[in-house]
Amino acid sequence: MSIHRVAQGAGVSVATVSRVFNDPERVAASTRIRVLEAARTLSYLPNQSARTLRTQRSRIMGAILPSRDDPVYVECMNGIAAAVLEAGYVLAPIACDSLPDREADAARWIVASGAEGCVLLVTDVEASAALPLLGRSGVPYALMHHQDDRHPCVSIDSRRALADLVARLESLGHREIVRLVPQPAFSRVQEARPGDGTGDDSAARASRVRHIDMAPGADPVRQIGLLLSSPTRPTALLCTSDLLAIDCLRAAALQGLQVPRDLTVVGFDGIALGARMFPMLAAVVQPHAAIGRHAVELVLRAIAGGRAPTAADSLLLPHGMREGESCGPPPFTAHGHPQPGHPAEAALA
Amino acid sequence: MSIHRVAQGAGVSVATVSRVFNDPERVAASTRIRVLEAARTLSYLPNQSARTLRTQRSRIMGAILPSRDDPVYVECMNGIAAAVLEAGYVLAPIACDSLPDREADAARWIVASGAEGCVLLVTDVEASAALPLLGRSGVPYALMHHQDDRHPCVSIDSRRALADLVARLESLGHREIVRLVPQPAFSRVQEARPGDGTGDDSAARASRVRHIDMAPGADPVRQIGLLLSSPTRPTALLCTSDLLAIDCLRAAALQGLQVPRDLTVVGFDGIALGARMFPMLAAVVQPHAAIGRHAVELVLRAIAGGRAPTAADSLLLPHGMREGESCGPPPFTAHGHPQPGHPAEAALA
DNA sequence: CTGTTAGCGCTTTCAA
DNA sequence: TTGAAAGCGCTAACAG
Repeated sequence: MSIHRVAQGAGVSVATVSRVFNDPERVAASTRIRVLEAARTLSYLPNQSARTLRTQRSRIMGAILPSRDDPVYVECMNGIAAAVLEAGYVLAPIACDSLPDREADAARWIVASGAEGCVLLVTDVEASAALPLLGRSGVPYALMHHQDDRHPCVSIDSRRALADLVARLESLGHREIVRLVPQPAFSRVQEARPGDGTGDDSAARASRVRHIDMAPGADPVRQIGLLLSSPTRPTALLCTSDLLAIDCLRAAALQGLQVPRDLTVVGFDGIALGARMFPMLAAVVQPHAAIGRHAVELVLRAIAGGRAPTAADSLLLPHGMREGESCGPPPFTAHGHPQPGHPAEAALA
Repeated sequence: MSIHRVAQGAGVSVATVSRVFNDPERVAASTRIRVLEAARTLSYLPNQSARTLRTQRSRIMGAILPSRDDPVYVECMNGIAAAVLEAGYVLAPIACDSLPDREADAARWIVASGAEGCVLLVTDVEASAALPLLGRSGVPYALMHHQDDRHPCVSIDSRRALADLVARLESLGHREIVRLVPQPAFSRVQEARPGDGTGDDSAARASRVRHIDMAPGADPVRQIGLLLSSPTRPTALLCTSDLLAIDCLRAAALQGLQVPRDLTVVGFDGIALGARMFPMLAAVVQPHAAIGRHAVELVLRAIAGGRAPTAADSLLLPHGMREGESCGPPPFTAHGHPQPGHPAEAALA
C-alpha cells in the first residue's frame, strides 16, 4: 500500500497525503479528514525505507551489548529501550556474545542501516574495532559501563564503588577478601586493580584484596568450591558480577558452608533477581537502566546539536549498596584464629 | 558514501559496483578487485534503506515478546536471534511489557518497517489485536509458546508437561499440590486448567491439583509466605514459571522451611539460572531457544514458499525434566486429597 | 563482461 | 492550501 493509492482514494496529490502525516497543520481540516479516512480504509502505513532514504533520517538507535543472557545487560537495555521509545526512535539491539568480531560486524551493520546513533558496551575499549568504525562513519555514540578519557562514557565510579564495598567488608572484620575475576576480563572489570598505576586512595584500599583470575571455560561452581575447600579459604568473596556471586552461593552451599555465618558473598551489580533469592545477595547496586537511559539521551542530544559527543560529555552516576543477607562478620576472631566450637575449626583440622 | 562515488573511484558504472556486492561471480576478477579496493578505501557500505526500497525485501524479522526481563523470553530470544542471523536477516525485537496496546503498536511498526515476517508471543491470543493486524497485512507470522487451532504455533505440549510433572509429584507421595497462577494469566498458562472442557486424561490428572490465583500487584513472596504459614500448607508448590518458583524458595526459607525436606518446589520453564541456584530448581525444561528457532524457520520457509504459514504448520516440541534439588517426598504421610474450602485458599484471599 | 536507465515510496522545494 | 516534479541510493532489466 503506497502513498499513491491513498492520494488516489482521497482525490488529492501525494504531496498532500505526505503533509497529512508529517505536518498536519499545513493542510485544510476537510482534506485532512478525507485523507485520513482513505488511509484508514486502505490500512496505509508510510514505508519506512522510502522515508529514511528520502529524509536521510532513519530514527534508528543502535545498541551493541555483550550478551542477552546477563540480567545486567537486560536491565541496561530496559533503560535504553525506554529512552529510545520516548524519543520516537526505534531500537536496533545487537548481542555479540562478548566476541570482538561480532562487535565490529554489529558496528558495520549499525552504520549501513543508517542508524543515527549508537550506545554500546564493548569487551575491550582499547582493542575495539567497533569504536573507530563508528567514529570514522560519524555515527555519534556513547559507551556504557566504561570510564575512558578518549570516549563519551556513562557509568558509575567503579573504583569508588569497589572501595566502598571493601571498606564495608573490612569494617565487618574481614581481612581475607578474595576478588573473583572471570577471564577474559572486561576492561570495565580490570579497572581498580592493584598496580594500575593511579595510586589513589581507593586503589590502595583495593590492593589489600587478593585478586583471583578464574579459569576460562571451567565450571565456576567447581572452581569456587575448590577455593572454598582450601584450608586458607577467604572469609569474604567479592564478585565482579552478581551472576558469579550466585555461583558462589551455590558453591558454598555444596561445601556445607552457611552464608553469611561461614562465608560472606557480595556482588557488584545489584540485579533485581539477587533480591529475590535466599539469602538476598548483598551487592553494590549499579543504576543499570539509568546508565542506558543517560547514554541514549547523551547521543540524542548530540544528534540534535549536530555534533558528535565527546569524552567531555561523560557522566558519572551514583551507585547504591544493597545490605542483603549474604554479608556478615567473618567466622574468625580478630586475631585470625577460629572461634572455639566453630564449624570452620573442624574443617581446618 | 554512495555507490556512485565508489563507481567513480573504481572507474566503472554503478551497476558493476552493485554486482560486485550482490553477484560477485558475474563480474571479472580484475574489476571486482578494483571495486572492492575503492569501496574499502572509501569505507563504503550499501545503504539498507535504498536496497530495501528497491528490492522490496527488508530482510527484517520482527519479534514481539511480553518482556525483556524474564529469562524465559531471553532464552527464547537467543534461539530467535541465532536463526535470524544464520538466515542473513536482522532482528527487530520489541518488548511489550505484556501490554496488549503495545503489542498492537509493535505489530503496526513491524508492518510499516517492511519486515518480511514476525514471530511473537502474546498475552492473550483471543483478544490480540496484533494477530489480525499481521494477518491483514500479509506478514507471515508464527506464535511461540501457544497452542491454538487458528494460528501457526510452536510450543511444547504444555498439558502433557503438566501431567508429567504432577505424576512425578504424586509418585513421590504428594497429595497436597498447589499450582500457583499469577494474575493476569497468559493464555498459555490458562491451558491445562480443570474445567477447560477438553476432558482428556492429563486434564483429569491436573484437576487433582488445587489452583490458586495470585493477587496481582502484591508481593509474591509475602503471599506465598502466608500460604506456607497456614496449618494445612501444601506439600508441593507447582509454579507456572521458574521466576515464581524462585520466589517460593525465598518465601520458604523466610518461613524457616527447608527445601525439599519440608516443602517441594517445582518450576515450569527450566531456565538456566535455576540450575545455578541452591537448591537447584526442579522443573519442566522447555526448549525455549528451540521454540524460538523453529518459529523463525517456519516463517522463513513460508517466505521462501511465497505463502503465509497456517495452523497446519504448527510444531510441538518435546519437553524435558530437571530433577533438581528442590523436589523430594512430602514431610508427612499422605492423608488423602485436599478438601474443598481448604484454609490455605483463604490465607491468600 | 559492463553500461544505461527506470523506478522502488517518499519528502520537499517551487509554483500556482 | 495544494500540486508537479526532482531525487534520496540502489537493483535489475535490457542493450551492447
